[in-house]
Amino acid sequence: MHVTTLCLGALAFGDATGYEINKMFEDGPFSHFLDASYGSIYPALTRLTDEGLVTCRTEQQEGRPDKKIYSLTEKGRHQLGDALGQQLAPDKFRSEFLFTVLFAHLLPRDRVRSLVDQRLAAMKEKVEDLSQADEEDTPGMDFARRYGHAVFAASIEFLERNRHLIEEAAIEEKAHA
Amino acid sequence: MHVTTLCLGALAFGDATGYEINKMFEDGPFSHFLDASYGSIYPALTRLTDEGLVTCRTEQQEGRPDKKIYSLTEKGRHQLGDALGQQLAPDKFRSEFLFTVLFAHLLPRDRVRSLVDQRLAAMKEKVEDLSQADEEDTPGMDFARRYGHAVFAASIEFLERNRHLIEEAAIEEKAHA
DNA sequence: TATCACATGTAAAGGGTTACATGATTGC
DNA sequence: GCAATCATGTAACCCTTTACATGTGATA
Repeated sequence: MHVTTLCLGALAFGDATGYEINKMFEDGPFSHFLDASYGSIYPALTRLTDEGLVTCRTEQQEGRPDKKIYSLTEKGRHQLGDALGQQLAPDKFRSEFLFTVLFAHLLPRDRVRSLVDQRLAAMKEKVEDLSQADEEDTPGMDFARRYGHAVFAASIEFLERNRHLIEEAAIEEKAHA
Repeated sequence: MHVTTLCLGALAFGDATGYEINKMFEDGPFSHFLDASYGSIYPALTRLTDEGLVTCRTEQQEGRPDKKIYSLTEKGRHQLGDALGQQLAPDKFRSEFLFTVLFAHLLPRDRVRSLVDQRLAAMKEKVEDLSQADEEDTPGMDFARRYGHAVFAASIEFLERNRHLIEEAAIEEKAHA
């Protein structure tokens, strides 16, 4: 799935500017399982406009660039429906943490411990984040939020129970030099 | 982290050919949280050789291309250690399934159901995969395997318990024409 | 007989991230 | 005063994926 499709999806929740769509990826409903940034969003919006999948109206502002508010067209809505009906790509997951952990037996114990601590802290923050339900969420958003919560919670539990496995395997000495 | 670093890591488990390294990403210990293919692995190996981080010896074979077996040098081992000591990038996760699920309220119920079924089947296969311990695994590999198992198991449990949330939200009619 | 596993490699094309370019207003 | 928020957009760079190019031996 292309960024353009993701933007179509973003606009299915209501009209928005490129700036606002970017926030959906940074903080909003997409933030835990999708990625996109200005460099891909703005060009995507231009392309979508050219293809008649969205329309754009400009709102003038003082002291800052005019706001360009995008809306889905019928054609755009249809196209999104099509994309959601296609075969979906499997989840992709990339973890430098797990890669590093494979070499626990070659790393100083302090390093391994701090890696786990950092990760636990980050995950607890995410669980916290995903705890707040929002009245305005669609059923799907609510589901995705709970899903994330469940997975991160399981992840935290696993780490706390099993961190000793890699910490014990690590080598007991200070970092090289 | 660059593919070159990943190859260094692969070779830390023992000498290997590009073909074998590729398998580590496809089926092996890296398959669940990293990605790389021939198009990036072979060039990476060439670059590593040029930089003196690995050495290469050629083994002649009949009827197929000569085998090029790569080994880590001291310098390479050191470089890997350095990379593992740096700040790690946070996990990246991309899921078209979750994106699609956000629009459950706009999709036909059959579609949502089949999406969940497919996902459950795929995850059960993964859990199966991650159930077999291997004597030869490093402690880190064992840990990563169990980690994956725990997360996928939690994921399956969540889906089974909560699929009704999105299935009920979906619309009761056949796909658009 | 056909497909899979073995085995290496290149090149074009496609796509995203990062950095750059600009600038006012609001809150700490 | 300084950082963050609001707001849009471009371009170079980096990297990966995909397809191409070749060919044997074993297995089903």
